[in-house]
Amino acid sequence: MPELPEVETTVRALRPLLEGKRVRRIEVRESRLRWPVPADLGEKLDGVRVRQVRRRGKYILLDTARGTLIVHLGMSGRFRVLHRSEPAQKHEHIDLLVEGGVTLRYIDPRRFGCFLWVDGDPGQHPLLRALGPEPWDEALTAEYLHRLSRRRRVPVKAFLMDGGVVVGVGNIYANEALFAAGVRPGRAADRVSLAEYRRLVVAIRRILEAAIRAGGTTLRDFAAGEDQPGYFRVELKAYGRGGQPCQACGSTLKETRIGGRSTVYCPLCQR
DNA sequence: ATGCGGACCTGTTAGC
DNA sequence: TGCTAACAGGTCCGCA
Repeated sequence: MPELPEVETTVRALRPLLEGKRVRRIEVRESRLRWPVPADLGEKLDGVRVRQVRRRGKYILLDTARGTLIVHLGMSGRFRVLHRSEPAQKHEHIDLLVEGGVTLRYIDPRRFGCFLWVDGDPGQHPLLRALGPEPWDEALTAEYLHRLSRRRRVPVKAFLMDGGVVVGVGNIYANEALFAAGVRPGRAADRVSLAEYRRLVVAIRRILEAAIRAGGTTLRDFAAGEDQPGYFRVELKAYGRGGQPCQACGSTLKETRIGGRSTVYCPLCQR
């Protein structure tokens, strides 16, 4: 479910509920996530004050004086906000009870997400250490992508989805950015020109920003405790439109598979 | 070093 | 209608 815009929206929703507040308790009903939820997480979290909620790539970080809680939503993870006690349903694996009475309930049917703890600098955690720049980091430039892609023959789509190159570009938005930039997803990364990478950087930022803006409108529902809407209401021009006409030129969009992921492109607009 | 395919899970949908 | 297979938005890991 979550690409970067949904993670960002989640972080923005969690921020006012958590920052400056103490965690009263954590209840783990199912510890078998992608990695086991540490058995001593309660000792780390109970009574500690959350200093800051932030995002690094698609990881959600809760900084405290004792260390940092690292949360990933995986493919199907999300939070619900409870204002009163409520019996946990299927897949509602973890509750974070916050001072003041709010409970953040973590739901993850596929259990690809994670709840991990790191003492000290979270940036040195193995999951975070090798991550590339954020999409809006000034370090993400066409020159950077062009330099990094030399001698890399992976499809440019796989290159853009590599978290060590740039974080936050998931399958949907990789498809969309390549469409917007007019670059065919299957081309080797090292055959993509500087000018094309320039268009890709612009497209990635523009598309992610639009999706976050669209997600922002759902913040109200989220904070009210409703289930977070499954998908952002941005108009997707490529992803999920295989076989349909290209909105720019009318050609039939092609659907293929790159790195095992569903890939859609326009054979005319994307070269 | 790079690149590929498998792995982790369950729910939903397409196809027979 | 019911069964089965394929597929789904992430990303780590092991192996060639």
